[in-house]
Amino acid sequence: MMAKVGIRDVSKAAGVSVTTVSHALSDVHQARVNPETRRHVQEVAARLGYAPNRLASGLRNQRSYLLGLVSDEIASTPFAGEMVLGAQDAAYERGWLIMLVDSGGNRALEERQVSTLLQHQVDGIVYAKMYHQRLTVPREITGVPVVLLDAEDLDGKVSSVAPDELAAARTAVKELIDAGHRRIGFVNQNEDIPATHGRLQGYHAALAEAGIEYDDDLVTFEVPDVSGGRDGALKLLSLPEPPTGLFCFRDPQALGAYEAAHSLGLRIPDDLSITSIDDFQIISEGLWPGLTTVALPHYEMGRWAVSRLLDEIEDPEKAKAPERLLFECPIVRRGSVAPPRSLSPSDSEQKDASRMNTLPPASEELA
Amino acid sequence: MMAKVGIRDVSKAAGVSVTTVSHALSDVHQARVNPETRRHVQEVAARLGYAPNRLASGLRNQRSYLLGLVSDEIASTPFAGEMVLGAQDAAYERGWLIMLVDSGGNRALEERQVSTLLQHQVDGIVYAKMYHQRLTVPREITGVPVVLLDAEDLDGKVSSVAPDELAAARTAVKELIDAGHRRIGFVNQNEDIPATHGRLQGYHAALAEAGIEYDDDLVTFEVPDVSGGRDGALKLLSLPEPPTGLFCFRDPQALGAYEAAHSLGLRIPDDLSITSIDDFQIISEGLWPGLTTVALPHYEMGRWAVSRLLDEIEDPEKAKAPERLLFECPIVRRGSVAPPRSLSPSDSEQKDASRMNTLPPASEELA
DNA sequence: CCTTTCCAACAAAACGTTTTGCATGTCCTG
DNA sequence: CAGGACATGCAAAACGTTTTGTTGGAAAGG
Repeated sequence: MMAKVGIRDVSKAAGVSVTTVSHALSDVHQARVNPETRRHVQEVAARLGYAPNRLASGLRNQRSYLLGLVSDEIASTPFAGEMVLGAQDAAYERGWLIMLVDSGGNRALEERQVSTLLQHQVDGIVYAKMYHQRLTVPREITGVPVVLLDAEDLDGKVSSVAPDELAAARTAVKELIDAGHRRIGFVNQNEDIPATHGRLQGYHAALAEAGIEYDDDLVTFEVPDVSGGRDGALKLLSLPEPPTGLFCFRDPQALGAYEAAHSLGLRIPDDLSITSIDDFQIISEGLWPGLTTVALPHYEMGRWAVSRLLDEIEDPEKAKAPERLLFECPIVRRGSVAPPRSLSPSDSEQKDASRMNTLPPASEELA
Repeated sequence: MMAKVGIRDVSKAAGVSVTTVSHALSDVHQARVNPETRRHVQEVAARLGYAPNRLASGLRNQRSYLLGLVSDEIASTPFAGEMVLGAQDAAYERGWLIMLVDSGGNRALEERQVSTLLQHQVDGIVYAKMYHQRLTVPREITGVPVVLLDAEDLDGKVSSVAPDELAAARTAVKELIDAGHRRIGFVNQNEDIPATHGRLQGYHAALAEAGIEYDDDLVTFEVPDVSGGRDGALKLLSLPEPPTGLFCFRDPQALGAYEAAHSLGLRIPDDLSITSIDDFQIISEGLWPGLTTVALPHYEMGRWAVSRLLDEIEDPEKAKAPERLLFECPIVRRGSVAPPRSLSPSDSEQKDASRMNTLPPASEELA
C-alpha cells in the first residue's frame, strides 16, 4: 500500500502550487483561482484520492472538528445508546466527529478524561448524565463551549436539555384518569433527584386537574428496578381500598408491577391498569399486554445538545445567552390501560381503539 | 479566560529553550537534560497548567492517539453500551481515545464515515457488528490496522473476536440436562447468521454427549424477539409429548416463553425449566424467577478488540499474524432451572442450591 | 501610449509540537 | 597538559495544511 497522498502530491500532479490546490478545493477561496484550473485541480485530486489531513488543518485553523461527549455511565445504560446516537448523528451531519468517554461515575477519572479531551483540542463538550440532575459544570472544563445533557446547570451559565418530568408524569397519570380511574397509585423511586420530585408534582397536578383528592397512602417510594416495582405494587394492591390504576416511576418497575399483579391473580388491563415512564422498548413492547408508557426522548435530546453546542461554537455570541430546554415526552399507547371494572362497557369504547396489539395466541387459557 | 498555554510559554517562564522543555517532559529524552532543570521545568509546566496540543504532536509524530469504532447499529442495541465501554476502557488505559460512528446499517453512509475517520488520522479501526457474522473488511478501510468485533473475516486477513456460539449453546443445554431433563425444546431464531447455526450445533452436541436422541419436532425457528419466544414456546408446549426444559436463542425470547408458560398455567421452574443466551440483565434479573442464561461477554470482547488493535499498532509485525478469537461465555445461574417433575426430590438437591433468589413476597397466592 | 485595475497564481509564514544535529563546556584519562 | 568522552543545552527543520502578501501580466481607462 502506497504512502498517503498529500496536498503536495496533488500540486505536483496538477502542475500548480499547493496554494492554488488549497484555494481550488476550498469553498471560501474559490475566487482566487481560474474556474478552469479549479476544475482541473479537483479532477486530479479526485483521481489521486486526496483527502486533507485534519490534524494539519486543525492545527492551522484552531478547529479540530472534534466534540467530546463526557458521561457518567451513559455507555452502560440501555438508553444511552439512543442519546449517543442522536449526538453522533447531529455532529456528523454538520461535519463533526464525537469522542466518547465514560467515567463510570468516578470523578478523578472523569477529570483526567476531560483533560485528555481538551488536549485533543475538542471544539466543545457535551456533559451528559444518566439520570436527570442539577449540577455545576466541573471546573476542569474550560475554554470550550459546554452543553448539559439530561442535566441542568445550577448556575444557569450553560445551555442544557432534559426531559420535562412534571409534564411526563402528568401525561401518564392523565391517561389513567381519562380511562375513568379515580383511585390511582404511584410507585415512585427513592432517590433524591429532580425526576423524583418532578414526577410527584406531575402526579399531583393531574389529580388536581381532575378534582381527585390526593391520598398519601397511594404513593410509595421504592428502588428504581424490577424488584422495587414488585414491592411497591404489592404494597398498594393490598390496601383496604386498592387502586385500579397504577403509575410507575419507570418501566422496569412496571415490569415488577405486572409480576405482582399476576401473582395476585389480577389481569392487566382488566383488573389493573398500568402506565409508566421510559418506553424501554424491550419491556414496553415485550410485556403482555404491551405497556402504555411515556417515552423519554433520548435520541432527540442527544441531537439537540450537539446541535446547540455547534451553534455556540460557530457563533460564540450564542454562548452568552444559554438556553435551558425541557423536552416534551410523548405517550406511547399499548395495551395496559382500560376502564376500571366498575364502569359500564360503553364507556370503554374509545379507549379500546388504542389497544392495538394482536391477541396473544393462548391468552384465553389463563386461569 | 486566558489563552491556552503552549510549550513556548513554559519555555519563557522557565528560562530555557522549547527543546529543553520538550525533552524535560518527555519520557524518552530525559537523558538530554539536567535532572535539576528537568525538575524545574516540570514544576513550571505544572504551575502554568501546560498540556501538550495533541493535534500538533500528532502531526509531528504521525500518530493521533485516536481510534475509530465503526458499527452498524451498535449504539442502538442494548448490549452495545457494554462493547463500547470495554473498548473505551482499554483504549483510555493505554492513552488512546475512541471516536464512535454508527451507520445504522447504511453502507454509503458507513463509507463516508470511515473516510472521515481516516481524515482524522485514526491510528486504527475497530469494525463492529451488532450480531456475530462473517464478512470481508470494506475496501475503504485502508492504511491502518483493523480488528473485527462480533464478526469474523472471511479472508482471514485481520484479527477478530466473537462469542463461541457453539460452546455457549452447549453450556445452556447442558444445564438443563444436568438437572435431569431429557426432553428439551429449542426456540431458535430464523435468520441466517452464524449464531443460528452455531447454537443449533451446540444444542446437538449437548444432546449427543448425554446420549439423548435428537427430535426434529423440538426445534422451532422464530423471530428473535419476545413475540417469537411466545409463539415458539406455545408451539413446543402443545406437542403431544411437550418438553420439560426449554432453551431459547436469546433472552427476549425467554421472556416470551415465560409469558407463554404463564398463559398455559405452567410454573417456572417447577413445570418448565428455561435457559437462554444473552444475560440481558433487565430481563434475566427482572423476571421472576430470575433467568438462568449464558452471558455474552460484550464488555470483554470490546476490551480485547481494542487491546489487540493497539498491539498491532505498536508492533506492525503482529498485524501479519492475525488472531481469531472465540470468547468463552459463562453461565449465570438464577432460578429458572429445576429438575423435571418426574424425578424424585432427592435428585434435585444439588440443583436447588443454585437457585438463590429470595422468594417473591406473594408468590404462594398464585393460582 | 501610459497608467490604473484586476485576475491568476505563487512564495512564505504560521499553527505547536518533536527530534536531529550541533555547540558549548566540564571532566576524565593518559 | 593535550585529547577525547560526556553532559547539557539550543537552533532549526519537519509534520500538512491555510492564509497573507506579493508579483507578473492582461485588460481597461484616460
